[in-house]
Amino acid sequence: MERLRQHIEHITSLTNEEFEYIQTHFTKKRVLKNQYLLHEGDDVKNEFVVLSGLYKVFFLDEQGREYIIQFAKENWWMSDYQAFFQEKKATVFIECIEAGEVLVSTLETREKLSAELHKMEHFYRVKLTNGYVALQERIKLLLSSTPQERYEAFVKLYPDLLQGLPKKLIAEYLGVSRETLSRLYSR
Amino acid sequence: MERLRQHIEHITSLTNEEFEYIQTHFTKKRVLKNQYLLHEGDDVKNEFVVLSGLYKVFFLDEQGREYIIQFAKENWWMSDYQAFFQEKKATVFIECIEAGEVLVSTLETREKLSAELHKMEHFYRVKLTNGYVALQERIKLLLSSTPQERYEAFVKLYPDLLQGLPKKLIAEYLGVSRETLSRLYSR
DNA sequence: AAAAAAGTGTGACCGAAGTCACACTTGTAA
DNA sequence: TTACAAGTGTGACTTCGGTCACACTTTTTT
Repeated sequence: MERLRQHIEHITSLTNEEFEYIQTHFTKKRVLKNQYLLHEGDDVKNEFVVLSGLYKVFFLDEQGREYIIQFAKENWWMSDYQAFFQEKKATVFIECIEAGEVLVSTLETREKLSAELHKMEHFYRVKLTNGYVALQERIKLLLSSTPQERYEAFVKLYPDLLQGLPKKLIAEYLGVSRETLSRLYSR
Repeated sequence: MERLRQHIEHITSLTNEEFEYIQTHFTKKRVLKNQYLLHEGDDVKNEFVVLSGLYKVFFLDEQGREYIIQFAKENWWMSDYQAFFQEKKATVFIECIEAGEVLVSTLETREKLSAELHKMEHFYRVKLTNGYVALQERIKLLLSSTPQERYEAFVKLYPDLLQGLPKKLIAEYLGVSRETLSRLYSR
């Protein structure tokens, strides 16, 4: 939980009392490799804050091809946000790649903490601002760049994700076939 | 200005005093066809709220090819948000497609109103939440769909943007060549 | 330790979409 | 009203990246 506090205080400082209160809205959960935190078709009751481990948020097209929306490591938040906010059924999966722990929260928590504590509304706004900018950057890349450039941008942005991560998953994140990706650095 | 009030009150209700105060932070500006509101390389001092007219936010790659990040019509907000929030130089252009009016605001305004009025921080958070979900949806489309599917999704999502909008611009938004797009509905 | 599964590189082939070129239409401005 | 620019459809050709197939390596499981 101390990690959550640091994470929030990176954006806005909290009193002990405030954090005590906030804390009660999150519960810790251990997650094993290959475990699913969310499955297509589920009601999306939760969002997760990664404490440790590595996770992928992905979806399948009609032919069963897999596309990765997001990798998540320490301090990243994840859910099927479309379904989470609009209270629809999940269209994506969240699966654990490397075992670790997450904090579990709900939409009610997000809205309640935001309403009760101006500081928390601020925290969520800043998080969303950063997320919005990151997504827009990804759109720019997807629109305009070659597989080569996408890979280079990925390496630059997430150098720490590279080791241990199968190239196949990187390819699925970049929207490129595994073979094409392989040929990028072998010639 | 009444339109701004309705727009904000769609998310959170305001007293007259509150809106009076908020209002002083926005200035109205008339925009002519083909006029640029933002140019690559500019300092990004402003964000804009569309009152009327139609605008495109786009960027150019090294070869001068154009890619559209977003169209904006009534009640849409636009800026080079990456540069706006991080106070960098613009990497995108904003150009008017159909003359109209916009409200002009600044980063200081956004932060100040958010800090002073919990309601406004809430308003911005909800706007960002919706924007985040929309961008994620676009990423899913760009990753997994054919030109055909992209076009169909666009028509479904923005039927009102279709009339009067040159197909070339739609192609640039979808990340498809003008010719390919043309062939989609002519056979 | 053996066997099964997952990860990776690489060749051959194919096809969807990009590029280039041009004709025709529509809209805008002189 | 004429002329110029912008928008649009379509053919011919090319190419980049996807798909399929297979060998080899590394990791995991039993």
